[in-house]
Amino acid sequence: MAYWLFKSEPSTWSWDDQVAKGDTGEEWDGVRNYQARNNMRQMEIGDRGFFYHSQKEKAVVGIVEVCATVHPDSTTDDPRWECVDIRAVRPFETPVTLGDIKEMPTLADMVLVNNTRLSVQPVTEAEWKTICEMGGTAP
DNA sequence: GCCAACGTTGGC
DNA sequence: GCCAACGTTGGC
Repeated sequence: MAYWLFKSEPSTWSWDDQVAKGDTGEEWDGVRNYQARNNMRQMEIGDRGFFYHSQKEKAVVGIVEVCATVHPDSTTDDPRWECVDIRAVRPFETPVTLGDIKEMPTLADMVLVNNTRLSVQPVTEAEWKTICEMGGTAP
């Protein structure tokens, strides 16, 4: 199983919006970046991901799960763009902020820190465990 | 609100 | 195929 990070502006699509979709989940549409799309192409059912709020909040706020593998993005007719579906699993007890992450030497190589603009990122197992611990939730 | 980083587009 | 111009993202 692989781990990922999904970034969203809360004003566009927030953790609460995601939770409201329940176990059915929702497609992670609107991605118009090849690297992000390529990451989604590699996802499998059951892969876990962090849900990150960008901009004002800048924090990982919960855990999601991939519930549908890659398919065409329904928000465009352009066949280049595809997306997966994800559903909320559980919120973090304590959101883990970007500042918290930057203070951790073991997280210095995270994509989140070094490629701030990539909206769908891979996360290593070590990073996953560390951030879950910081967020007060089981991995 | 500003600016740096980065990706994409389009002219040559 | 290169590169300049432009637009967007996201941290500060």
